[in-house]
Amino acid sequence: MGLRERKKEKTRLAILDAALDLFLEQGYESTTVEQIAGAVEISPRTFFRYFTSKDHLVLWFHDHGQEIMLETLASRPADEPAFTSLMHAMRAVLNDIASSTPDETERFLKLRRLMEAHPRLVGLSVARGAETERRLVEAVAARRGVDPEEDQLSHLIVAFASCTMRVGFECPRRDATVPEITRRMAETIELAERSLLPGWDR
Amino acid sequence: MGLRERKKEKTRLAILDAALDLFLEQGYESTTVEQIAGAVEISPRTFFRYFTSKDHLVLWFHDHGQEIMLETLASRPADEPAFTSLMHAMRAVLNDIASSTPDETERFLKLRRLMEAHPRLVGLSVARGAETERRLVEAVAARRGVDPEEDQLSHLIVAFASCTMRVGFECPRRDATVPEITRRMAETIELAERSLLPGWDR
DNA sequence: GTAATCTATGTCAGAGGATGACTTATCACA
DNA sequence: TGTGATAAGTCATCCTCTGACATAGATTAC
Repeated sequence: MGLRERKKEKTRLAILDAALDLFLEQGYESTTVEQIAGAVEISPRTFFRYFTSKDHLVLWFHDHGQEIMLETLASRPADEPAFTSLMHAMRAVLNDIASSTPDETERFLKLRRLMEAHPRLVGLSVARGAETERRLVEAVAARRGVDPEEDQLSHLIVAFASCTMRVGFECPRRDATVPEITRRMAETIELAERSLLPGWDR
Repeated sequence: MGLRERKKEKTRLAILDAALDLFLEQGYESTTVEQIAGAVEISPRTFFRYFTSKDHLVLWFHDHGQEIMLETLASRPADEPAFTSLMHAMRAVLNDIASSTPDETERFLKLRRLMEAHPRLVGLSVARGAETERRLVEAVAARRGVDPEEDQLSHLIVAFASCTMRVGFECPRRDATVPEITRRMAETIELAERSLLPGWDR
């Protein structure tokens, strides 16, 4: 990685951190891109070269998680039931969080606090989830050897999996720690698996 | 309903119809509020008094469906398993569509075509769904006599139900008719019920 | 029927998000 | 060290959305 690349990554994170702090301090809506840009001493135009929109600041985690899920899914044995594979993919996302640096963890927790304070942002993330689902459906349908357009079960498997993930992330405690969130998530996965008929996702 | 009210409702629908047609003709993004307002001969400012945002045009159906779901849920026997009640609520939405006037049906089908062409709008609707879910969770938790903050199962029941609905609405045929959509939906409901353990939602 | 009131609409000004076109600065590599 | 690539800044502009204020039209009361 050249100097240029490293510098870009540093700027990216600087923008993200400045934005998260400003959002938590004075609210999402009332923070302008101009302020964020000012805080990291770049022009507003440059901000939009790092993040496609103000909303995009909130979606970096989702994008990151999606990548891990797709990778994990591809690495699971093809004959494993699809829902099981998806639950593994989900756990991989958790493991990634658990094994990240303190800086990354802090960002993650700040993002969670932000979303708790601003339900609209949860919606944003969920909306992005719909996009992710389409890709997951394709992967699942391919594994199951069916046409993703026609096979409803593939859609249902992915939909159930992704909403299990969503429910797991909703932690009642205001300032939940990473281990607490992980535990909650594990509970939700277990609950989902106990609710579904064995072999339903074959 | 006074003259004033009726006139307002007429304007509302005129805006909606003009917007849907423009969107389908020339795309969502490339249609401006100014154009829509021009088409129904009102000022852009007035547009925003009828719809809180351009996006809001696309959410009227969701809001309508949500209302029906909440009403139906309230009218179901309290001892019925929650998921079953939610499936009934969903069917009530379908019945409403099936029994609506030709104008309303046309609007619904146009909206579907629009969403097919613009995945972002699907995300929008899904995001609104997250908001709806919160209300449904409260209703379900109340019926089950548990704390909505603590009880994960209530969350999971609602999440599974609402994504069953979403999968059901996704119809592969480009220009599906209402009966086709209804049939598809019924199939999805059946599939979901067959996948879940009897009594999981008690 | 007219006055008083309420409310829907229009006009205007402006903030904030986002993008394109163009220029300037900075880095990378020969 | 010079040259090409690319990151960043500047400027202009579009579009969404909001607040403040004025006006026209409907509703109600007398």
